[in-house]
Amino acid sequence: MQGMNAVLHPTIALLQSSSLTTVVQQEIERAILVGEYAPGSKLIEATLAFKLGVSRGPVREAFRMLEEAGLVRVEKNRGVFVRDIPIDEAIEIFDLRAVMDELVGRQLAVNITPVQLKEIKALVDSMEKSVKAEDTYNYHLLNLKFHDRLVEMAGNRKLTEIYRKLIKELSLFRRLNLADGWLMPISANEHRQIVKAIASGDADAAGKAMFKHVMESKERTIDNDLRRQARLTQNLALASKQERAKRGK
Amino acid sequence: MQGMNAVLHPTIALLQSSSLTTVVQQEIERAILVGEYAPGSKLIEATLAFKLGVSRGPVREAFRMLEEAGLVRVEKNRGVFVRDIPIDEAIEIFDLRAVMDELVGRQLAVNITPVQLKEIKALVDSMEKSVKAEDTYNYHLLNLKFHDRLVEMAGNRKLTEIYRKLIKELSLFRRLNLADGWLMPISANEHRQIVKAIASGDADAAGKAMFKHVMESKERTIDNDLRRQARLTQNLALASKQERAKRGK
DNA sequence: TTTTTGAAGATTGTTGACAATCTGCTATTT
DNA sequence: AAATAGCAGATTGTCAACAATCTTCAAAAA
Repeated sequence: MQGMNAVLHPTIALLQSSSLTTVVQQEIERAILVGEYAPGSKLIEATLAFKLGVSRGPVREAFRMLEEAGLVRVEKNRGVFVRDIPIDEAIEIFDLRAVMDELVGRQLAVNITPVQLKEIKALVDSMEKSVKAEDTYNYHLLNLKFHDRLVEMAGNRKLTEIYRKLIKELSLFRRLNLADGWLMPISANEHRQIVKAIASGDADAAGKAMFKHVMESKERTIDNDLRRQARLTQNLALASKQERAKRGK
Repeated sequence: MQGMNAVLHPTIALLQSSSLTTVVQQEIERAILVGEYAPGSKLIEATLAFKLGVSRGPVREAFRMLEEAGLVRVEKNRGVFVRDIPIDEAIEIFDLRAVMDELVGRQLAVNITPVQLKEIKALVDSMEKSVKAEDTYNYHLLNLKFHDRLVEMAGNRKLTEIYRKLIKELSLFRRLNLADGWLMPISANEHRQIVKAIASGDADAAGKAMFKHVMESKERTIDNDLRRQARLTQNLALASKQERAKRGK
């Protein structure tokens, strides 16, 4: 047996690594991220346990993991709720992401391989196709993929881990604009600039391009939120006006 | 009762916020961070539960939180272990911290208040006293405090949260040099430079001073680790030589 | 009408029990 | 002697029951 290294059967590896808790955690996380449970909504232990066919123990453990991951909020004796990221926090995340992505750009300008460069160029190509097809959803997915791959390629695992955590939290900022139609071309163009700067090997330029891109997404997100807020208060004013009319009729 | 805002008795507030799980989590975290449980050592559910006077449930939940926080590693069916941060990961953390602290420096150069400035100047003064007194332990504590306060003052809660997480993980890199005597004056001087740059209101300078300081701590840590490694292999060689001599006697 | 009180039901917090798995040791085999 | 098998004890994984707390809603009081 000396020096032997087992090649595990995938099913066995799966069984060895995943306890009920981790499976439950992944499933709830997935459901939260795709929006099956909206921000603010309550997650009931017993219900989830029943749905997943397990007891409450693993569900509670999964809740603790999700709490630490920033996806749910736990109130003692009152329950756990899908977290709702306020605009302030979204802004903070963007500012943090900006400096992280700046680092990514600097690293890649120096270290990226030809194969990797080809891959991200292909992603940008696909995004431009989505722009032409006005397929905002696909553009959104490709955009996530593009940034995730860049961060991963930078080769700092801690950075990747935290970047992903931030992206997950950001997806709970529901007023997030999943690519407003007319902004897609701008965002897509910024991506081209980023790739160009990385390919040129200029660390400063690549870092700045990344930083600027994130800060401009931030501005777009804030603008979008303000518009949404305005619409909301307008609707509210309208509703109360109708209410008054009804009473006074 | 309208518009009334309760002023809670501290004990009541405590009981409302802290479940057994959170208390257990905090206690284990404390013990890990002060080194009561060394990196690599195993944490046994039943033992901890008994020590803390609770059942295994809360301990398991606390483990899940600590896992997500990066302080322990969980192996299914085998147990949970205090995490041991390898040098590669420590380096990654330093690189990440560097850009985060750069952001902190830039923000503070623009936003710091006179009162805050006074506070961090006082911290630097205390550190210089510790240098003169050759009190490395106190210097270490003040150093942690100094950086933590700076990050907190920068006013980005997400940044603060992640910065603290990273610092905790870094403390599990046991080869960390808690201030080698002869390096203290250098580190202390860097702190003076940082405060000066922040006070001057020059964002670029403050950012660069912070970045450089972290990168230089990184270098000091790596050097220290290399020396330690060298000593270790030397001792190992010595031991095996003695072993051979013993056998051949 | 508005506020307060007081159950009944729902939900979370904690525990102890049992099942599944792993670890270390001894006996057995090669 | 070295490798293997198998067993007892230790430890983790999961569950179901009970206790504590909260929520809801209807009845009583102001």
